[in-house]
Amino acid sequence: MNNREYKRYTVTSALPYTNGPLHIGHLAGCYIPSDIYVRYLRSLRKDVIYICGSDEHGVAITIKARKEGISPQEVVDRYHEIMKSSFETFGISFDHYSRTSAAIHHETASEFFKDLYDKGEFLEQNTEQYFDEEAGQFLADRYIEGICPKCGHEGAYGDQCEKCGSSLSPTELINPKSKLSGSTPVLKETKHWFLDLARFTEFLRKWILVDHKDDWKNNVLGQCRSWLEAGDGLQARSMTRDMDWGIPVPLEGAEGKVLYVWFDAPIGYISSTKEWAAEKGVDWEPYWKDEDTKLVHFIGKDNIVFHCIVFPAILKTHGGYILPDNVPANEFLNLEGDKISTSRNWAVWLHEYLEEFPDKQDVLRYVLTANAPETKDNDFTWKDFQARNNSELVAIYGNFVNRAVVLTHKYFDGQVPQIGDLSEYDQEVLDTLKGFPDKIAASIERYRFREALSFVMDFARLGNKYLADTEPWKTVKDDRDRTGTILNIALNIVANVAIVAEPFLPFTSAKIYEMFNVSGLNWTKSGDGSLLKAGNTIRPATLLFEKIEDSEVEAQVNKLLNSKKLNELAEAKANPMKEIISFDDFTKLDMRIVTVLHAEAMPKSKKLLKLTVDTGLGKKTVLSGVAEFFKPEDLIGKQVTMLLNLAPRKMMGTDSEGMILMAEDRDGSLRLLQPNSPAANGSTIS
RNA sequence: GGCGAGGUAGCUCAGUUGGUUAGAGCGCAGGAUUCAUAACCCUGAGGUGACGGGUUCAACUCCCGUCCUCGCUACCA
Repeated sequence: MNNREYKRYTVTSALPYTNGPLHIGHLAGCYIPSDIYVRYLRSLRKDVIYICGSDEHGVAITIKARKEGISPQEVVDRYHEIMKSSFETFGISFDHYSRTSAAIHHETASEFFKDLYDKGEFLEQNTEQYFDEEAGQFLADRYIEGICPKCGHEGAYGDQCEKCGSSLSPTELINPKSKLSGSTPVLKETKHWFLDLARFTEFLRKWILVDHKDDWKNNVLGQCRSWLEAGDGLQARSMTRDMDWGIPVPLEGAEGKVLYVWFDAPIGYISSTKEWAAEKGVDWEPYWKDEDTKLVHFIGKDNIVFHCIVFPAILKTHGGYILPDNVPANEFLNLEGDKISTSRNWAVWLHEYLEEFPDKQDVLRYVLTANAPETKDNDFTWKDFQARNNSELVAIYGNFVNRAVVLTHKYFDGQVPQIGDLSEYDQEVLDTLKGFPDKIAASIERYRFREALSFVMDFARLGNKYLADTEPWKTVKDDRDRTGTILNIALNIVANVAIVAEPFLPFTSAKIYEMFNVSGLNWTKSGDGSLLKAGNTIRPATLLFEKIEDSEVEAQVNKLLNSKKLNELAEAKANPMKEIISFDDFTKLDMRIVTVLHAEAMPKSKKLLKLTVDTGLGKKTVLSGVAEFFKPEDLIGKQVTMLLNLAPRKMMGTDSEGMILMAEDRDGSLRLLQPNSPAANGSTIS
């Protein structure tokens, strides 16, 4: 499957979610690798389209909108613009960047849904659910409260009564109330459509685990295997949601329902292609339906299941569509040792980088590729950024190009000198030159961009070594022709390096072509030691890369440390006060001092400890989620505070008969609340 | 706890089906050189391959167990 010749390529990059700007994690995860791949294919003169767009649906957008008091549309409009323009400035060369709120996408996604529906591929599950007419939405079970039909307890939830521990369904509750508005919800029938993924298990298993076991990445195969070979198999997934933001379910009686964001998002690749084709006046279908097309999805590891399981199942069911040939997913990038986080502002934001490091797109592209999280999570540090710039881009690549150009101007007035008789060594170097493009291409085609880039640098090293070994600055004293031959070869090495480096460092290659006064160089011409003709005039050398000073990266690190401080300040604010309660409410709480008699870890649980306490009224069993902070022996014999009259709750098969009170610090760590001197068990707290 | 991915030189990472002295870049040390952004070029020092067992003539590579990191997932009344 790998060695096939394809007529055309459809390359997609994960649709970025429009709830924040882009950061280096996004770039390293899928945008830079896909851009490299596409630029390489274009340079080979392949028919390739590179498709992306903003993912604008889903609950997170509506939550963000509510928080900021604006409409979901305003949220997505804002980030769509920021993302689109920073992609452009950064040189991510999409052929088309659309958005899932576009009309064509609504149409396409609806058509897919209809098609699957008409084929009877969905499992329809029809249930009566409570609907809050004031809030205008269906209520999840836990948003409904009422009287337990079994024990008469008043505060039972829609899924469970905490008093008697029995499992309930919301319709069993007596006198139900919505926790959203307090109004009485009405029963309404709601229907959802499920994709029965289990039916695809065999097909997916063969397609992924057998047919692609040698060409898909380990992390991707592993993830798929865990889904396909899980004990309980693939579960049916609902492809619809009760919500008002998204693509309306295109069926009668489905008002107030939208398509599940993961149903519509991957279809966005197709609608974006359609939009592109319409603008270009070409046919979109071959790019998605022709067996001669190679489809590749670049994503981050969090998207594996949707691109390898759900979307292929949808495409397969619809029929007529090709499936991805590969889904190269990268792992995650960390920043200065910490997880990148949009909400904590722990990120290098692309739009800020572009302003603070103008004209240095290639430096970031280089660093993020050289240190790409291809096989495991990696760490981005500003120190590494500086080191790679200074000792690799400047010292190796930039310096080599500069030497060749400066020497040509010094000795030959900026004209490409004539090539004369070749020494054995010249021939050897030209042979090596010839081999580089294929070697680099092989790595790119296996999605090993980090390796490919290191070969590019080796190529530049070859140039430096060639100059060091042939010493044109010495030969010029008595053998001008020899010097000319050397420089001709050196300049041709530069031209070839520029070609193979272009997918990775496009801005730099453009500068070199400009310096050389050439155009039309591409991968199909690479490996040729005579790209530059004698007599051509080249322009004076300009620096391709500049040193980055300590002060610049220190400033960036300080900026990060600052946002860390701001975060801590924000977190330092204590939580706001809850609503006022009556004294009566307070007296309902029966809090006591108790002694922990016994403690043990709950089997199969990371967080729960099972405690036996002496309450003064007898022994009780309490499950407490403190295992991450306390060992059983830390608690045995200690006096602690306990909420005694909390309704029992079953967890992991065991009843918990109360709650141990803890103080939770800002970092989430827990503290015991203890009497300052021993007190009798069962002492009340008020 | 379950599942997945990792744990290889000071740092960042390669090592394709088990086979001679485990590699690269950076950093470091020494040398050479001066065309070049004090850069390049050469040489060198750095590894109990997380740990413990096992299979094998032979294991970083296969098997079992333990520990650690990351992701998904269940449990935090």
